[in-house]
Amino acid sequence: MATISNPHADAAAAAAEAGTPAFSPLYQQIKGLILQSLQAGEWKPGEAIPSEVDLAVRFRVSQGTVRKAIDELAADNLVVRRQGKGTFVATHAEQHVQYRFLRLKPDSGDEFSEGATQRTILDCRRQRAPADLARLLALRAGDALIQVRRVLSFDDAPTILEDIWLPGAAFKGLSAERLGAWRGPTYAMFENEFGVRMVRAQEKIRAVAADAQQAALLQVKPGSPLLSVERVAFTYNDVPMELRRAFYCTSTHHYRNELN
Amino acid sequence: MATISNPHADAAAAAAEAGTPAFSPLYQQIKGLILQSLQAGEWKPGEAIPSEVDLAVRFRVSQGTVRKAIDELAADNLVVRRQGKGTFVATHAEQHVQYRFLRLKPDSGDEFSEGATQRTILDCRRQRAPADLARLLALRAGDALIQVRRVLSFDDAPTILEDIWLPGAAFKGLSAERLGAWRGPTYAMFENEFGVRMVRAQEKIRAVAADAQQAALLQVKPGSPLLSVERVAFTYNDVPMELRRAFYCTSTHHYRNELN
DNA sequence: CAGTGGTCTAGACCACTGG
DNA sequence: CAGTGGTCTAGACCACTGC
Repeated sequence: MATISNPHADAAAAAAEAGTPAFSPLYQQIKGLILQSLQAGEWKPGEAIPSEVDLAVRFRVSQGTVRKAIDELAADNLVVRRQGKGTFVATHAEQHVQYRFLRLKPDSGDEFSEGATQRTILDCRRQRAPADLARLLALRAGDALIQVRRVLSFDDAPTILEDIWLPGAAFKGLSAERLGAWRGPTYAMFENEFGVRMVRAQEKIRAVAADAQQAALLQVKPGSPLLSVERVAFTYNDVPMELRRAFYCTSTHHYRNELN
Repeated sequence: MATISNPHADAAAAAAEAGTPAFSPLYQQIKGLILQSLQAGEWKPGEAIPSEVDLAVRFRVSQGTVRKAIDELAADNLVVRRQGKGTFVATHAEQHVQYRFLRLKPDSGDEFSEGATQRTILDCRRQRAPADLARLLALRAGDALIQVRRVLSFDDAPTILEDIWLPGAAFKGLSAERLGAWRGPTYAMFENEFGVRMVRAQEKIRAVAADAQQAALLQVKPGSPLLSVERVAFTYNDVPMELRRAFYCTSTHHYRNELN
């Protein structure tokens, strides 16, 4: 347990005063402590965390300070506030935005037609990480990797072809069967079955020409333009835990982005 | 001047009490009032807005309430806080992120080499809005439009070909000469010369094959895959003020996106 | 009705900037 | 040094949820 040092020592908080290195506001320290509990799995995705008053008592600070800490966690999408009910650990399941990281939308109609989306797993194999994948996943070359290849279809039209690489250590026991059996977002399965929660992601997008294999799987002509999307997804502490290389067919869909 | 109604009428704020329609927190009302002043140009981009205490006095509320209002404006990137100095109206100029809405990055090195970016204006003409463009810009078909076509080159390699459409009414007097003479971000020029500040934007992205003309201008083979980026940029109040249709060459650059 | 998050206030003090 | 935004507290009251 870290020592909380109140930078403005009015009524002097908590325990012994250690050397305060730079200057970190109290609410940032509280945020860090709550974050540690989230990582440690003290509260599971979907569960409520303690109320603001409880946390204020636990950390020996005012409710306002806890509030500001939680505000930031909510802004980072790590936690969801619900008035009158409590504050809950964010989850990829039961989120009315079914696919939080998927920016592909149909050209007409803002939403996907319910249930008309279908996943076909083509492959699921174990392998040793080549240098480039190892680097992106912060592993060493040769470490165990799991690769999954699948096609996503919307209204029976194959639209996305993607390869997913996961660190073997954290995803022991993942198989095509278990993946195929799961209903709902893949990231929700990672939470439930492997205790891995994806918190943010980074994508690199380019336009490429379909090679023969990609063309066949997506039922387009070889050489057709495809959107290449490389995504690295991170858990807590900016630890990369997944790499996806996907090819989106954008004849009837588009990638939508909001700029602020 | 709108009437401020304090939903929790402790010491009862300001003027006469009107019919409060739904329920809007005080700080939201304050935010709205500040927003109005921003729109009205009461403070210009880059200038400081009044201090928190001043605004608190002006609106007859506590500093904390003004603070929360400004916090949201800062979160929306409408305003920038600088400790010890003040709060400033956001601007596309003097923003260390030179191109706030441009997500294209070189594959190696996170930043563009300074000054190695070059703009070539190919065309600048007046026209009447066809139906599709009119709809996107919330105009009527036949309204005056200005179209600009240009190529952006990085390190002497033509990389972006884009068409820009602007409502003729708001951009009277825009010409290829004035555009060419301007140093710095185009959006900064819109602020300075036309008083139009772009606040947010929405992009639709797809992969397409280069046609003959695009290929020639970007010095690639016809049929090469290009990233098609359609952007609608908005001023205050979600009023669309610019449409761009751009084609990015992604052989040495990529579109980077952060997902939260 | 009790418990949760949400709003608002008033006041004290800190960190940073500039003259 | 005065003025700005930033932190922290304590307390009152409101809006929403569910028992």
